[in-house]
Amino acid sequence: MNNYPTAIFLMGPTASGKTDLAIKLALQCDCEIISVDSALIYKGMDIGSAKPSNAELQLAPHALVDIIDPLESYSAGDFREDALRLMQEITARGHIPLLVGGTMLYYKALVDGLSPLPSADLEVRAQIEKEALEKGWQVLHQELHQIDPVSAARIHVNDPQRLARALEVFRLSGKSLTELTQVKSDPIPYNIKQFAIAPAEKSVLHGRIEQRFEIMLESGFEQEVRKLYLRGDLHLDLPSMRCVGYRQMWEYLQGTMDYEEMRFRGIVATRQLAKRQMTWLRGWQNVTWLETGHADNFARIKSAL
RNA sequence: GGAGGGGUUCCCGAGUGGCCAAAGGGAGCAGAUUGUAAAUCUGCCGCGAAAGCUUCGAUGGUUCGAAUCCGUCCCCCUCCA
Repeated sequence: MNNYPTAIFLMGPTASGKTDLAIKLALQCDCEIISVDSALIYKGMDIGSAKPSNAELQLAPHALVDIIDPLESYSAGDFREDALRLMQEITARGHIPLLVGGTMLYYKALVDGLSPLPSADLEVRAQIEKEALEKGWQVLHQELHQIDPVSAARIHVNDPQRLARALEVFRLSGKSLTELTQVKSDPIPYNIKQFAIAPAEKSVLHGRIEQRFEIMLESGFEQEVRKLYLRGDLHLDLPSMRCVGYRQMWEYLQGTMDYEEMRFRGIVATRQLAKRQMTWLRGWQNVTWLETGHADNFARIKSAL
């Protein structure tokens, strides 16, 4: 045990019922919610991201929701900084931070910290992209092998995102990713109680995902994305427009696929997201599992406070 | 009734005598994950631990050898009537 203040994590795959439980906790305990979700950060992306309703947000405020425009981007590093600051503020008020969401990298960054790496640099990225186009990623992978054989061995040639990042880090700092990641940050100064929620049966989660996507479609999801589409300054390379559902709806609006295919692909992409979230969670340390829909979930979290 | 086209592993779809358990894609399953992470990527993917076994609408042939050639039958589509 330690003397750190308590913080609650409520993790789980998409459509597992995190939000409902969190709101109940916020209303009945001295908890304040911090969203841990890379899609809820965007303004104007409400239906497709399954953002809590305005009424819910009014009732139980969520920090880190609606904080940036879809044209902007956010990062795990930004999250860590924001979350630590907010947690500090909450505990100063005598309340308990309740972190809720499904973006597992954000939790990891928060708990384990991030090494002091340079942040993303659009110019360097553009340059690397350009070189990739000219020479091919294969050549860039070889370049990485020269400067950082350890990372090159770990990063697959077909993984442009990580490959570009490793090169970017080197070009910005003059040091390899391997060297820089030797430096770890301090452990999180909280006594964290981690919960994960999901249905016991995968088929149940899949059913919930499909049903929720249908409801989104009935609730004006197409209009929501059309509005973003018509702005004219957004595009599919933006992290915001790559969000599950938004990407598929965008492609439908572009005429790349028909309505039925958009529906199918949207549901599939959501299932695949849930799967990746479950992969994180399976290997997660110190988690208490809750089952979606169980009556005692609330009591179990409350007893940890 | 006549003339064509087609039925391939969960789906789409290549494959026209051996190199085919059968390209490729999708789905699915497992995994990775340090400033894009609702992202990006990897592996597996008929059954079997393996030897091997069972597949390409059905059935009967031809052949050393058939998803591929021939006969018959069933089903689907287009066209003529």
